[in-house]
Amino acid sequence: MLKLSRLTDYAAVVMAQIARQSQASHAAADLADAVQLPHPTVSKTLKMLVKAGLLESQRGAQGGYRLARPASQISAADIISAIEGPVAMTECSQAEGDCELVATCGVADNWQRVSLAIRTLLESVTLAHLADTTPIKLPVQLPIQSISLSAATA
Amino acid sequence: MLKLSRLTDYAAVVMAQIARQSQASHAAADLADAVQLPHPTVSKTLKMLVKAGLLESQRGAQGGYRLARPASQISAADIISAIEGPVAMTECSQAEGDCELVATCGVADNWQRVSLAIRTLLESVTLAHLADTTPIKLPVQLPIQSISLSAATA
DNA sequence: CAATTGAGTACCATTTTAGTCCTGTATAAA
DNA sequence: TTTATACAGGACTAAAATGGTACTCAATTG
Repeated sequence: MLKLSRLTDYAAVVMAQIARQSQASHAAADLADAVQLPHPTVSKTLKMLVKAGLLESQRGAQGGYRLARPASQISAADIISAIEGPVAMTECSQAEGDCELVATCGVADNWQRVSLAIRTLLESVTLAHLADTTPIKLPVQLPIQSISLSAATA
Repeated sequence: MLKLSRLTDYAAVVMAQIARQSQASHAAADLADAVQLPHPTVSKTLKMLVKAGLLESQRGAQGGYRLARPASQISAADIISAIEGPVAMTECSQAEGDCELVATCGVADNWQRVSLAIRTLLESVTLAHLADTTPIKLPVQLPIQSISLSAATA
């Protein structure tokens, strides 16, 4: 399925919610109500987003969460890695690739290229994009041309 | 992590192995030995690939598995969906999107676009690409320009 | 018919994921 | 300074997905 975890999904929804009123401070409970998701889980998600540096939190009365930087400077990749860790399709596409099968694998190299392409794609999608509920369909030129794959049969 | 499951990983490796000698018939046991992975699991993977129509199998002595069509006509997306089901980043990016939160979500539309872009990318990567162990670095023009995202802040 | 090899199914163990709860701490307002 | 608000952090549990195993059946070849 190559699917995002549910928490990541929540994170995106919540981030978008905050982004739509980026001046205000949002309490965890309010956000959970707004997006109709379980309070404790939303709370957990928010903490992860703070730890990743995407949100800033303020304690106490009138406290809450707000974006650490403009929505246009937060990428989908940022949100995903805040919750799930680095975006990598395979074990070995990570930095600390400790896959013992590299020898017999023979696919690692190319998976890494694919992985990189996806990461690039996700980095080019910003929270501002995601938060926009009425998407104007304008083509966005994505910097995918930069990836290279072997041209075995081309 | 947005990671492939281990089985999917196996599938890719095994498919690549078969693709490198696409004339021959490959017994499950031989393949498992070649790629150094647990026999029963490789076997399971192979069955899934057959069911998805990517491999053909022949029973009996001298039987085994072979590609159902040329490696250049099998995409990474094919392999992934054979094991994990349709490539979709979120519940709602699937056909039968039965997410009850569409109303409060407000992100669904744009995730679907991202999802589509990734699917397109994975469809453009063929088994022939993956199987090539000595990748010639040639830029591949991917048809990503076709996706559109909202241009909120552009 | 016997040997080989895939097909199908059921099952179990492990890991991951999601969700809950509790206690602590910072802040603001009264 | 007191009190209510709201985040921080961690421990814990339940549920689900994943990976791996075992066993029996079916087909093909010689």
